[in-house]
This record gives sequence, C-alpha cells and structure tokens, in this order.
Amino acid sequence: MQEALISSIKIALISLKIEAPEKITIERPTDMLHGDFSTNISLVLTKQLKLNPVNLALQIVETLKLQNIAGIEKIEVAGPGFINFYQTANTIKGGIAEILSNENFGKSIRNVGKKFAFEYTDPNPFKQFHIGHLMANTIGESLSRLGEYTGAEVKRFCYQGDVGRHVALALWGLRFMDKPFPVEDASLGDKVEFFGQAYAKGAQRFGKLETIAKAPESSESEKEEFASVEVEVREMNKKIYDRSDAEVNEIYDKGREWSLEQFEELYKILDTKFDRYFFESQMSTPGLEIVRANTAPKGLKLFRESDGAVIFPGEEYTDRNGIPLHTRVFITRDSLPTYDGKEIGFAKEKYAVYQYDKGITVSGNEQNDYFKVILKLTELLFPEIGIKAEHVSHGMLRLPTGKMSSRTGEVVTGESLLNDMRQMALERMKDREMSSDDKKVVADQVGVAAIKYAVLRQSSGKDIIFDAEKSLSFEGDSGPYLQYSAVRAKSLLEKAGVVGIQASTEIDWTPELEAGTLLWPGGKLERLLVRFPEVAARAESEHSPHHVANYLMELAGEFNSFYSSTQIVSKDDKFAPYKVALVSAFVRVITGGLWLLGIQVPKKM
RNA sequence: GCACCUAUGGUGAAAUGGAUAUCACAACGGUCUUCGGAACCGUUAUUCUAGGUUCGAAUCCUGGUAGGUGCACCA
Repeated sequence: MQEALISSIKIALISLKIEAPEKITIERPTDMLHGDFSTNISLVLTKQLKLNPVNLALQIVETLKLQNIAGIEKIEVAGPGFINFYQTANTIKGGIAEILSNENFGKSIRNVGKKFAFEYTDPNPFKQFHIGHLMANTIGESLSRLGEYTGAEVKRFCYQGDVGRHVALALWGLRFMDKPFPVEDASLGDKVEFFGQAYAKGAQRFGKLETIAKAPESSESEKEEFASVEVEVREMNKKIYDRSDAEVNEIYDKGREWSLEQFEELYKILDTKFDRYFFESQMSTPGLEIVRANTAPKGLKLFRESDGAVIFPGEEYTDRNGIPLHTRVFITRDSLPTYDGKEIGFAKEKYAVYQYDKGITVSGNEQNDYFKVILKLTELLFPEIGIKAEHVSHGMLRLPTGKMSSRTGEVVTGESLLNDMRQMALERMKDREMSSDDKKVVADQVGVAAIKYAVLRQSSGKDIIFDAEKSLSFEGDSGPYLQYSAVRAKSLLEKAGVVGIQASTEIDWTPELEAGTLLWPGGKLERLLVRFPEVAARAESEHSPHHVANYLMELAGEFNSFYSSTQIVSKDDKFAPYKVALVSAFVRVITGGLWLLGIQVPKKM
C-alpha cells in the first residue's frame, strides 16, 4: 500500500511539474483520526519552492484524486500541510478477513535467510540468580522471538561464569558456614542456598578485611591478615582453574551442578530454552591465546604489558561514535585471564559454532563502557565478527524498599520474586472453579506475565521501577490485563461455537459499506488489528519489544471497550458473524503479540 | 577528576524531527455485572533550565542544574 501511495505521489508531482525528492515518506499518523496513512511531502517541498504548504498540498491532492487510487476512499489536507489518506471500509474489512485466514498473521519474511544469535541471562553458578538475570532473560527471549517472527534463523546462547573470583570466594567462604554441607537428597533449593550463603559470607569477610587493611589508619597486623587471606583466595582461584586439588574439585563440581539445575527450573517457568551453553572455564585457553598472540611486540600489538599484567590501552582508541575508551586488564599478573580476557575468547568461540549475521549480547547498562571496549577489540581482532556484533543493555529493576521478599535487605532473587507473583495470582483465583493443579499452572503463567510485561513495556536501557503494589494489583497496564482480555475473548468464541455463529466478514453490508463505516466507530479496532505485522517488524528492527507491549495494550483497551459496549453473541443480530470475526482476529493477534513478549495465554484465569 | 546515560501530569511510562503530547496508576464521579467486573465510561493534571538550529523540537546542538553508572589486575 505504501509503495502504491508513493508512486501515486510521484505521478502527481510530475503532473505539477515539481521535481520529486529522493525520499518520500509515508507514515502512520499517531492519531488514527488523521487517517490510515499520511505524508509530509508538501511540508518538505515547501522551503525550496517557496510556496504555502497548505496550497501545495491542496494541489497535490487534486491530482491524486484524479488517479483513483485503489483502496483509498478519502484524501485530505490537514494541519500545517499534511496529506492524509483514508482507506475504504472494504479494504479494512479485507484486512480482517486476511487475519482470519492466515494462521501466521503478523509474521514477515524480512529476515529470511539470516542467522541471528542472542546471548542473554548469563547467570553465574554459585551465585544467586537475581532479578537482573530475570530482566536480561525476558528481553533476550523477546528479541529472539522477534527474530524468529521475522523469518530469521535464531540461536539462543547462555554464557555462565563457572570460574573466577566469585567462585573462589564461595568455596573459601565454606569454612565460615555453621550449617553442615547439604546431604544428597536435600532439596535443590537448600543446596543452592547453601552455596549462596557461603559466597555471601566469603565475600563479606573478604570485603571487610580489605576495607580495614586499605584504610589509612590500618595497623601492620591488619594488613598482614588481609594479605594472608588474599593469598588463600588466590590459591583457591588457581586450584579451581587448574583442577589440581581433588577435594576442591568434588565440592566445586557439586555446587556447579546444583546451580545449573536450579537455573534450568527457572528457565522452564520462564518459558525459555537455550540452544547452547558456554562456560567461562572453557574460554580461558582461547582467550589467553588470542591476547598473548597480540601482545606487543607480537601480532597486532593491541595489548601490552604493564605492572606485570597485560592490558589493552583503551585511551588510545575510540568507539564507533568517536568516543574514547578506557584501559582494561586482560591477563592478571598471576597469568590468569580476567573476565575481559575470557570474553575475547568467547567472541571467537561463539562465532565459530554459529556464523551469525547479527550477534546480540544482552546485559545490564552498567556494562555499557565495558562492552564498547570489547566490541572495539572484536572489530580489530576479527573484523568479520566485529561488524556483526551488537550490545543491547537494560537498566536495573528497582524495588520499593522494604517490600517484597528481600528479607535480608540484600539482593532479591529471581525465584523469590517469581514466587511472590505466583502467590498473588493464586490468591486472586481462589474463588475460581478450577482444580488446584490447573490453578498452579495458571498462577505460573500469570506471575511470569506480570514480571515480563513490567520489563518489556518500556524501552530498554533505562531503570525500571517495579512497584510491587501496582504490578501485583494486575490492573490496567499489565501483563495479566492482556492475558485476561485474551482469555475472555476466547471464551466468547467458545460461546459463539455453541450457539452456532460462524465468524465471517461477508454479511449483508450494503448500507454500512456505502456509508463508508464499519461496525466500530472509526473502525479503530479493525485498523489496530491490521497493523500488527508492521508493529512486530518495527520492534524487531529497533530491538524494542516495548513497541509490541504498547500496541497490545492499546489493542486490548479497544477490544474491551468494544466488548462492553455491545452484545457480541446474539442469534438475531445480522452483525453477529462479523463481531465474532473481530473477536477471532483479536485472539489471533493478541496471542501472537503475547508470544513475542514471551507471555502465554492461559486457558482460563 | 574524566567519560557515558537519564530528566515528560501527584506516580510509572509512550511518542520514525510533525498535527490538539498519548497511556496506565492514584484522586474524584459514574456503569451494577444474566457474552467472564482481573472489565467499561467520564473529570482534573505533564515535556528540568537558558539559549540555538528548523517551515516545525519532548526529540537535534551548546551551556547550566539534578540524578544514575563506569573508569588495572572483580564478574
């Protein structure tokens, strides 16, 4: 349609003897009252031609009208000189018919033949899976689905930090635990909790000693105490890397396995499934090799030695926008690769297993500057990977203080947040007639929807204030509201089936279509439904699932207005088949849209 | 200290450089439920500040203010 309008405009300009600019834009007006399509061509031309934009627009419209563009009913000049196009009721109606007949409505082929890789979540064994991981998972999963929806081949990757100082601190912290090591048949939660506490104790103790030792007024003995502790942790770290201590290995393997098992349970609830896992422990060797091979005076000389460590002097480079980078350490003076060093190995390994056309890493925005350095290095070391790698960041999920399950006042785990949401959902359903098993399934779906929607409703990169009260109330702008709308619409379809009303757009329309009207004032519901594929495509190209979330919100609101203003399933109503058709189209679109957000539609709720 | 990010009704957000800045929550008033009220309808209220670019600025540029984040052997 847009192409047809553009060529019509070109023809109109030629007949007015005006040179057409290279780019003529056809846009969707923000307000539907301004038509189905709009162009600012007159405003753009007005300067060079020194004409009044409204007069020019009027002239263009005159010649456009002579062309009788198919599917267009009305062309108007509005505001400062916009030209608005209104589609015929028949065209809109045809759009609804298409939704009904096309199971894949909303999908597109714009990325067919392309390979996308998404790396997200990236939790660390031995540490809690916290709400930041929940966010990254939500965003990464939605981006993956948008990729699939637009035809790309998509692989989901998860990179987990199973070595490094946090693990060393967890194992070192075991000595301060007053609880016994979990027995084999202890619950998974208890097992993971045990290591989580060990890490907390280890990290706390280490941090405390470090603070004391580094304070200006610290005594010699305090300094010595920290020094000896530092040696212990470093030795533990080395043992983990080189697996030289059988006892450490045994404990380490158990802790790692338990953590990973627990992550899998969460992924199941979150409805996400990774194609492949990578571990930091596997990236040490390739990372070291790459860095060593390019440390001056060898290779590309990107790295150099400094104070016994190997660094990348970021100050000497700029990012894609010409902004200077910062220096980072890639190999420590203990000859161990830092996280940065391993990341470089990972960049290469990831591409080796899957030659993607676009590779996106999702992380918190506190890593923005870090990723600029990594992306720059990737470009310099592996140009063919560098141009395909991108970083998408998210802000923090902030919780109101003193609420939710942060019992200790420390990090909120993903599990506790999920549990709270599920509990709320169950509470809400207590009067529903459902088996308790069904209720649990639905409570999972609703709880997940509440969290995911809260994350995806706003553009990523900024912090999200996750207001417990509001999100738990499930009102208005929320995932459960969308689910509820879908569920209610589905139950309407069931009812229609029982009564025997078939969805159809082909009813006796004669007077209505001649008057250019559809059922609903302005045909707003219909027009929104038809736009779904454009919304999905835009969300994909901008890596912005919130376009889908906002669209669904508007759509559901419009549907609910429709629902409450008219009787839909009614035997004697000649419009009933069309009304049911709208409900059916709505169900198809909202189900697809929620899928893009990673949200399931419950059977009942 | 240097760098980056952010600033929109009371609150949380949206808006390819476009039209009267949109939505939800809260507040206030209504629908009174027989297709599922986790719903619907209405009212009040918003672009941090000073300049600049532009036919047109919440959006782009410059200064200021406020907040957040990151900067060597952590991940």
